[in-house]
Amino acid sequence: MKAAERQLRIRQMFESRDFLDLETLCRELDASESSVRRDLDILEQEKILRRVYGGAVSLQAPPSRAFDYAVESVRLSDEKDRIGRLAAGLIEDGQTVILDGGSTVAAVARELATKSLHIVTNSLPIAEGLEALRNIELTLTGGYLDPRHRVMLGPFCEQMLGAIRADTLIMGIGSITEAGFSNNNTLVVGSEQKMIEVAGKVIIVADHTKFGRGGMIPVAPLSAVHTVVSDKDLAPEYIDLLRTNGIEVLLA
Amino acid sequence: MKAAERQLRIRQMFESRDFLDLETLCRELDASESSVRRDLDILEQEKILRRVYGGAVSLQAPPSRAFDYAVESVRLSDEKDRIGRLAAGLIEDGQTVILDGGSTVAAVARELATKSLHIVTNSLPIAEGLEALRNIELTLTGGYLDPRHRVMLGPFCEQMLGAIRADTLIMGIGSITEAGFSNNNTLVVGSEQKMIEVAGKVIIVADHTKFGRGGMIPVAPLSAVHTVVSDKDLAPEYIDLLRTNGIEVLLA
DNA sequence: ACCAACGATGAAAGCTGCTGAACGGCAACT
DNA sequence: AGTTGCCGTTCAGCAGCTTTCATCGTTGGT
Repeated sequence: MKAAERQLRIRQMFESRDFLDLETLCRELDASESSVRRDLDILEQEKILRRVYGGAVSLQAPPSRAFDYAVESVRLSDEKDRIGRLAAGLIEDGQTVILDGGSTVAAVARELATKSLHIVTNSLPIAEGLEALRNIELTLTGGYLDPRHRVMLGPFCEQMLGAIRADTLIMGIGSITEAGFSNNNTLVVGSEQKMIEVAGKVIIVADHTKFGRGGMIPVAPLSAVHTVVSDKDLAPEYIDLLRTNGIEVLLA
Repeated sequence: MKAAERQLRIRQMFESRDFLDLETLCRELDASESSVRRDLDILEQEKILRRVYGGAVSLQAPPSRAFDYAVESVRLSDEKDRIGRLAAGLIEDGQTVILDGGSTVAAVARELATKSLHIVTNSLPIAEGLEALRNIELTLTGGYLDPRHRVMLGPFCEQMLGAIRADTLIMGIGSITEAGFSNNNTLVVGSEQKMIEVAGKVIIVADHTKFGRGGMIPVAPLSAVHTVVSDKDLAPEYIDLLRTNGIEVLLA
């Protein structure tokens, strides 16, 4: 790799991270320590970054440019934030991940910003939050745009989902009972079932208020899901219910 | 391969990458190192790129996509507004209309806001502009999201377009010559051809600067289009060219 | 149709500047 | 104070740059 290309890629890497250590840079760029140091020197002269002991920190605009819409409009609760961070930790670089709509999933998406992923989503807010990131390759499902939830739905969406395979699905849900997962919004159910069908691993994110209350439209039985991420206020009976059904339960 | 063709293809290659090394260019263009160097020299003089050790970096590279989109929409905005208004007048309530990306088409979309329509688009900016309107039913195509132009492209997009029929297509274009319509952005051509295929009536919107200059990738012959909407500065020879090919020409 | 002039092309030569490894010094931590 | 890890410097090796030149195809003129 040539010097100019390395420097461009370093700049790109700083778009999603505000600190990078030398070892990571050497590995990612497949270059020697010396060369990376020289690159960092040059970029420091250009005021792109500041060299610090062990690596460099970004001098550019704060990295929270992406997803500032979420802070403004949705105002994520602490719980959702913590759930998001925990769920994002389950995702590894290089995976293909499906994200459905919903504010809890948006909290996960925000935490995924630093990873290198291929993301498939039917949610416009999530797409808008991730589209500027160079480390994320983004594919939208298409379909009828529900103006209320800003998600794409319907036969076109389902048909497109049927044509892909994903490592992991991260999905929000309206309610969880012993009968399974269900939703109150009729329109999204078809797409969600298709998402479950094409994903290798299914992760449900849901705060504790979603448990016990009855949903209208069944989405999937408990057996369809591999992992549920919720918060510490989840009643033990539900933890037991999920675990006896072979579901991994994580509490943020 | 001729020098001019090589240089055009180099410009094209920089649409999807911001750095290209010499070896890659020689291989892709099937030309000697010397010739590629000479091409790069010329393109550097034209401020298209900057030569650097080991290759060249794009000078068009807009780090902020919002910026160059803004620039493009400000440029010629008067003309585009008028074209938009005129083209929107061709659309009747109740139709299904496909809108492709591009700032001229966005100008049409603004003028469509008062009509009752079913709109299909692969453009995120257009979708964002129309999604809140109750009189517009909006369907997105899906596909890979090109972060630079904020349009959805690729096989998923084309597949979805193949599954629909529309009354009218409104499309922007890179260039118009007697050889037909063409574009400089390779990626969008596939989707645009599919759009033409499934639309009953094809309307091209293009200000006069798009005429005569050579485009790289052919999109469609003149015969594929029914109406062209341009501005009053369009040279008479091009008006004749279009009319003798049976195309309706409207000047805003 | 032929030939000369021109520009474009690709190979070779010599030079420039980048690269990675090695070494010694310095900062942080024990 | 000792150890570990990081930094800056130096230097040989080589990849890439510029220049030059022979060759080829094209153009324009006779």
